[in-house]
Amino acid sequence: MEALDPLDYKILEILQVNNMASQREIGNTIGLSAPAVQRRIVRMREMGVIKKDIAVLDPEHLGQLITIVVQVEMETDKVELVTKTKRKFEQTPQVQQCYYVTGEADFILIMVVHNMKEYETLTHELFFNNPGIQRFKSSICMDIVKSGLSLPVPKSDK
Amino acid sequence: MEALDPLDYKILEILQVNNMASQREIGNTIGLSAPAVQRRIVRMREMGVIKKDIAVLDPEHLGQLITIVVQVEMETDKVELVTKTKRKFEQTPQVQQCYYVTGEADFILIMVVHNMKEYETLTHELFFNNPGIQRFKSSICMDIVKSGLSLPVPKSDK
DNA sequence: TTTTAAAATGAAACAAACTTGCACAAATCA
DNA sequence: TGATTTGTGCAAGTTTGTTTCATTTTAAAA
Repeated sequence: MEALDPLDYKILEILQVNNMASQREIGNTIGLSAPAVQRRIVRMREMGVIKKDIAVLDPEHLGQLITIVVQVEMETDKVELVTKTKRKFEQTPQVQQCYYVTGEADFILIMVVHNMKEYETLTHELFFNNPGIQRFKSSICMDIVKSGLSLPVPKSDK
Repeated sequence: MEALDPLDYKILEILQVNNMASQREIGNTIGLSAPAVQRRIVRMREMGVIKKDIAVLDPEHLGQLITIVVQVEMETDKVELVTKTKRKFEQTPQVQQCYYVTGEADFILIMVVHNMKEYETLTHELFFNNPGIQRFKSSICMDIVKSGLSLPVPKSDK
């Protein structure tokens, strides 16, 4: 399947900020007809460039949610244990994001819970019950300064 | 303005995963007509419960992107300096997310760059040039195990 | 350079989704 | 009980998304 061209990148830049923009609207912006825009979007969805389309909710409106950043250290000796741990994190709804990283910690987790009791229960389920995990450090989030999943799209300046 | 009811929560649960679901489709799922669904969605947008609607892109398809988790320590003495720093982080496109947290580090940043040269330049701009910042630790991401912005929506089981 | 085939485009027709107006039903409150 | 507010479904109207098809562009081959 083909690569992306500058027009595709322009479309991605728009959709990444607002995927409710109409095809005609996008077309006018980048100088293309609505059907042309639509075909490119369909193709990028099939390719997997566009993974999903979601509504972003405001935590403030969903009760008192607590965001916690967790640094997890584990014995990275056993590959299988790491894989299994990844899967466990993936499947846990309260784990919003999970990064496998270099450095002191092996995992960085962004977790969202309703209260500390829920978090305590989760730490048992995720960390204490996992023999591979040596240590974890929790940082309570006081302010979500910036939130998003925007990626830098290659320059589309011809 | 009114609070949210179980039907609203059900709508949010759906849109949070796929905001391209049609009103009719949502209506069938939760037992409501399309217009009813539409009015609820409009209201939740106005309320700010739904902050934005975005397409999520796959980093794999956008060149070799590098994700870095950064822990930043700063003198939190001066409130004004913290505020200014927050604003700086917000405005930097490569900063995908920024959390102001308790614990050793004061900020946790999720950054995405095209290469290490770009990152190095950014560290100067963001950290070395900021007199309030004492230390920062970078962890290179080897695997994005889980990515998303989903929030736990209050149980809608009557 | 010319020729040819593949790919992408725009206009128009079409289908589907969203939006609005309106009458009705349920819940709230006096 | 009666009045008001709120929310609903239906139907009509409007805007979007989708498909078709002839044409243009692109790129490769001759």
